[in-house]
Formats: sequence, C-alpha cells, structure tokens
Amino acid sequence: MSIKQSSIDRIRHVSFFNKCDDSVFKTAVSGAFLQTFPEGTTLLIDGEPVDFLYFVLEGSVELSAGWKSKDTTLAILRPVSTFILAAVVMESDALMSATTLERSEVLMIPGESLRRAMRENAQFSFAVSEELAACYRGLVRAIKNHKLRDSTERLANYLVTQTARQDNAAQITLPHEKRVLAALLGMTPENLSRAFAKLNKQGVSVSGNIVKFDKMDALKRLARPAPTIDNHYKQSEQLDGKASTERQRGGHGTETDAIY
Amino acid sequence: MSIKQSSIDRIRHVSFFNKCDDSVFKTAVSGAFLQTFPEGTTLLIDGEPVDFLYFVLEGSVELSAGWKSKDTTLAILRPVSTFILAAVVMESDALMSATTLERSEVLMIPGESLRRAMRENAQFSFAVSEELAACYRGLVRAIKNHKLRDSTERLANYLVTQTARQDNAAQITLPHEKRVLAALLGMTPENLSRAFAKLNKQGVSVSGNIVKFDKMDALKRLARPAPTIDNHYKQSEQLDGKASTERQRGGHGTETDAIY
DNA sequence: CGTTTAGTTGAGCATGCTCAACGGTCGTGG
DNA sequence: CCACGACCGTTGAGCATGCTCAACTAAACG
Repeated sequence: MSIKQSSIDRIRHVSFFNKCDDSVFKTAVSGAFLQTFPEGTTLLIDGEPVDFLYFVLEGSVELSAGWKSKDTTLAILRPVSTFILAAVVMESDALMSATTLERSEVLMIPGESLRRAMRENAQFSFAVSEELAACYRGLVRAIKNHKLRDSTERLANYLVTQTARQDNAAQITLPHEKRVLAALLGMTPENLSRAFAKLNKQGVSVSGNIVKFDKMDALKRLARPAPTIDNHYKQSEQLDGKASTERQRGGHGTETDAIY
Repeated sequence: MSIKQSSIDRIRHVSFFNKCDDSVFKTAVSGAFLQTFPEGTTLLIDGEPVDFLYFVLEGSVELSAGWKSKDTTLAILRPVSTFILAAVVMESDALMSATTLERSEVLMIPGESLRRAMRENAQFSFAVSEELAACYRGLVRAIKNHKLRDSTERLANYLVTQTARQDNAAQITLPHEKRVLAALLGMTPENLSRAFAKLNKQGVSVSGNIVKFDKMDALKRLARPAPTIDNHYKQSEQLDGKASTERQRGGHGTETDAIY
C-alpha cells in the first residue's frame, strides 16, 4: 500500500466512508496516494479534467473561480475535507480551481476507484448521494447567505457560527488572515474592516485575530441566524453523537469552513 | 395505479430514470400521484419537512427563499424538471419554497419510494448521484455567474444561451414575463429595462417578448460566454444523441431554466 | 371607456469597490 | 541593536453598480 495507515484512518471515518464495509472501502481507495504541497500550489484548474478525488488532511485549500480578470473565492477547506466530488462522479471538468493556502497534506484517490465502488455497492452509492445532497444544500445556503444579507450581516453571522464552533465562548480566534476571511465572506479587506467597525455597537471588539463579544444578544439580534441559511443549529447534538450528516457542513465537502 | 400512464411515460425517460430497469422504476414511483395546481399555489415552504420528490410536467414553478423580509428567486422550473431531490435523499427540511407561476401539473413521488429504490439498486443509486452532482455543478455555475458578472453581462449571457436553445435564430421569444426574468437574473425589473437599453449598442432590440439580434458577434464579445459558467456549449452534441447528462441543466433539476 | 397591470424612465440613495495614504508588525541585514 | 523593507490591516475620498420610489406610458380587459 502506497499510503500511510494513519492517512487511511483519517478518511475512514469521514462522511461517506464511515458506514461502508471494509471491502468497499478498499476498492474505493485503491491506488490512492498521499502528497504534501507547499503554500500557493495549484492543485486543480477551472476547466481542466479531474482524475482524482481530493482530501485535505493537513493545511488548507482555497477553491476559487475566475472570469474576465475577476476572481472569486468559493470556499476554504480545512482538515478533514473532500473536494471536487461532483466532477469525479460525473467524470467531467473542474468548475473551480484549487490552491493551497499553506503547506498542506493532500490525499488523492483515483476517480475510477470511487466510481467502481459506487457501481458495486448500493449502500456506498447511497452514502455518496447523501454527501452530494449535503454539498448541494451547503451551496444553497451559501447563495442565500450571499443574496439575502449585506456584508455586515454576513460577518455577524459568521461570527455567531464561529462562537458556536468554538465552545460558545465570549471570545474566539479567527482561523484565517483577515484578507482570506474577507474573500470568504465575499467582500474586500477594506470592507471587512468597516464591517467590524460597525459591529462595535453590538459589543464586538477585535485585536489581531482575537474577537471578543460584549453583547452577544445584541450581535445575535443583528445577525438573526436562520436554520435554513446557517448550519450551526444542531450544535448540541454534536455531543451525544447524533449529529446529522448535514451539521456544520459547507457546500463543497465535509468540514468546509464557512462559504463566501 | 393512481396516475395516468402518460405521466409515467414522461418521467420514465428523464434524467436518473432513463437508464434504470423497469422493476427499479416501479419501486421508485410506487405511491406516486399526479396533481394540478392553480397559479400561485405554494407547494413547499422553506424549512418544512419534505415528503415527496416533485416533477413539473406542465406549467412552471418558482423556487425562492427569504430572510428578514427580503426574498430571492433561485430558479424557475419548466417541464420536465425535478426539484427538491437533495432534501428527499437526506430526509430533511426544504431550503427553499416552491410556488406555481401558472396553472401547473405536478407529479409527486413519495420520498421513501425513491430512497428504497436507491438502496436496492446500485446502478440507480449511481444515477441519482450523477443527477445530484449535475445539480451541484449547476449551482456552482450560478454562483459564478452571479458573483463574476454584472447585471448587463448576466442578461447578455442569458440571451446568448437562449439563442442557442432556440435554434440559433437571429430572434428569440422570451419564455417569461420580464419581471420574472429580472428575478431570475438577480435584478429588479427597472434594471432589466436599463440592461436591455445598454445592449442596444450590441444590436439587441426588444419589443414585447420578442428579442432581435443585429450584431450577434458584438453581443457575444460583450457576453464572453465561458464553458465553466454557461452550459450551452455541447449544443451540437444534442443532435447525435451523445449529449452529456450535464447539458442544459440548471442547478436544481433537469431542464431548469437559467439560474439567476 | 375606465381600470388594471407590465414595462419604462428618471432622480436620489445605499452598498460596496478602487485607489491612495498611513500605521504597525515582523524579519532581515547592516 | 537599530534600520529598512515587506506585508497586513485600517482609514478616507471618490466612484460604480444596483436599489427604491415615483411618475408616466402602453397594452389588456372588464
């Protein structure tokens, strides 16, 4: 086997693999290999054929797309996430580019292995359908977030989501540089600054990548998080192990960090 | 059987059903029924549980979502299209509302029937995965269309896509009221008017729902349609029957009319 | 004929972007 | 140890895109 057992273990319990038989799993990952890339490596280009399903095991990967000299960030993936599943299932070209934001460990499994496992096993195929459905719904949420909220509201909701993920503390650490966060939220770095400034009234104070919350209720009143847009609702279920497959999922793969 | 054979026939050759066995198909559609709704009927509400997979057989259906008194149109479906597949696969709540735009014939099949067919047959399950992957990719295209293009560019590309669908003629008929088209393209009716006016320079002239093209090359130069955003490229393949599953597909189901 | 509705046009405004200047931090090299 | 440069982040000014509101036209329908 060309990949470390530890890597296998890490994806074994992720999303669509976690309930399949060992034999199906073995088929699906046959020919997989692990690779480490430096920061700024382009793994995938918009419009090019896709031969592998990717898993981010360490580091982070940005998914983006461009047109006519404009560029937009679609998502940022952190461990453990998959990406480009849809293109692999359809055997077609990528619709977005993927670039490492830092030194990253990536597991690549041949598309044909995955498809073979799907064709051979209905349970597994169903699980992949569920994963794709969850990704689809993540995208729908992202579109709604983007079209129905202005930049300040998106930031406010991002912060509320992050507090939910970070133990509901009165203080969180931003997981990205602010420029990256701005891209994620669909705004310029300048406007992110201004959005943070506006949230002062709601008791939000920033220094470096630490954000403190003085008036969480006021922030939530502005953010007005909604179950049909945001995905941090069943947080309490995380503890008892009954979390739905959909929980905390982005639009592109498991454990995706907030979209836009 | 509670539904007319003609309705069955119409979905038998659509997307994920067209290559499955009769027995699988029979399982999938067991308990299905056909219903006709007047204009303005709400079929599905944002946040409510979903029990059926829907097919639009006649008329048209708008998918929309709202938050804090804002509303946005996500897609408009025309025959023959499916919708809400992702929620059915995951047995979860709808993320968008569905409303008839006119008197419409809708076929509803119980979610459990579909899921049972998927669990029993890997081929079928794979086909559903392909459908979901295609829907996902339609949404990615929609997001890119929306974030990378301004309103005039979106209209220009919409028009180019429509000409491709309408025989590449120098004149097309708009399939919707302009207010509906505006919602579809993510702008106000006022701005749609202005966008049409701007396209005068590119030889576009409108009267009623007839749009004529004087300088198709100029329009295309402005629109700059791209294979990774627009989906009218493999048009030629339609004729020889080798059209990819993905062709002319929107983000929410088969035969969806342009998203955004 | 009025009445209604779709569409257009104009004026003013809001959100968000660009460009430019400036401050603060960190790492490097003198 | 300090000086310098590179880079991130912030702030301000001006501009562009798109929205709202209102008036007006034209076609459809009673």
